[in-house]
Amino acid sequence: MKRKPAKEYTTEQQLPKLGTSPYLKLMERTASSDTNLNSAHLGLIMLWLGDNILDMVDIDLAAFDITESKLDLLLLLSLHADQELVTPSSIADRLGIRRSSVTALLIWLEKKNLIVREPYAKDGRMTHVRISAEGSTLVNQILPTFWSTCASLVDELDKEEQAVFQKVLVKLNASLEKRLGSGR
Amino acid sequence: MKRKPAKEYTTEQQLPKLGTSPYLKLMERTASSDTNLNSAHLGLIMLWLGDNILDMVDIDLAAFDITESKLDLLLLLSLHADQELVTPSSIADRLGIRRSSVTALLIWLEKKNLIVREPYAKDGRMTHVRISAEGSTLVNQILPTFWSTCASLVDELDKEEQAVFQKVLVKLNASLEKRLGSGR
DNA sequence: TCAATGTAATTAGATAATCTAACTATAGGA
DNA sequence: TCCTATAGTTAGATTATCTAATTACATTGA
Repeated sequence: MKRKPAKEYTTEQQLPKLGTSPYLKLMERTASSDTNLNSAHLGLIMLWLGDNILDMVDIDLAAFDITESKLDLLLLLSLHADQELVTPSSIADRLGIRRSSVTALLIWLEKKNLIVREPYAKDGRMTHVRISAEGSTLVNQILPTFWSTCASLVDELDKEEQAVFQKVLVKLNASLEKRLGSGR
Repeated sequence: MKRKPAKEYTTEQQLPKLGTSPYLKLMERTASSDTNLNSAHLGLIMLWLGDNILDMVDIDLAAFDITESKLDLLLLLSLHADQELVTPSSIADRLGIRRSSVTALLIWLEKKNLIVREPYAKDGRMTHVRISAEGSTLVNQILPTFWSTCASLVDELDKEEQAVFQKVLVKLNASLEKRLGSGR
């Protein structure tokens, strides 16, 4: 869960909003000489934007009493519902987190009856994880809002901007996934 | 801290990588009719990209034993070092988190001698917070790497792409900050 | 002037998402 | 059959949040 600090008595005394420029000045002073300042500026804004997008989505999902990580996992299960075997290990591998972290997520989701864990007959060490009917229902309730929030992020771009933007985003994301060794 | 799961015995059995298309199919099936699918697609990739960027930066900062939130706060203090009064309240206000959360960050930073808390003479309820010499030193050690990581995020774009991208990013970020009521 | 109320900061206690290390149970090979 | 690898969980920790309660100081108005 995150943000939405509501009230808590508004402070009189406030810090002035500095905007971007002091960050850029600081950058000029402190960046190594082989760093391209324009690129760094761009990267910085992307970082900020990423933060804001995450916040946005979190706020949105909070209404459904679920977090992005958990929705992520439910979607993963949803898209692999046809697989004979989906284990906590393979989930961990895919999400780039530890098995124990997956266990924690699964416990939470199971408690809410959103997933089911079944022993795997062919190998007694393994567990098959699948999304439950209730889980699917929840996902189907969430998704329309989720997509519309996604769309709203880029609403104000015109067709042409969107086209260029899309090309660039896909490129950047692919290269980052490669660097991080992650990916869907 | 985050990622870098290192080893933990590579799993034999893996989930197939599905790529983007099943997400798009799911979107087509589940988006409300007034959601623009192209926009939603774009937004979704931005969300993923934002996640990846965060991870990237986290990994980077881990080497300095600090997190993004804490660096953020140190930078804020750095840029307001000339202010007579910087209180936990005003910091909370600016970062969009609760005062108690700021207290927690400050305790950690103070323990490491990166900041100093001084009672404010003109109003006994308030505390002035400033970055310490040690804090400044750390920031100066971190920033070159930080900027270079930022730059590396968009390295593979050519000049023209960067130009368009920059315009779009600034626009989107501004509108999101407005919607969220945040901002630097 | 002093009691009531407002504000600043902290503390207490909770939740979420992660980690490492240790443990249990099963599988499979020498 | 015993040893070791693997799957999953548990135990215990950290980070970043939150809300509610507490403490201490400030202000104000009868």
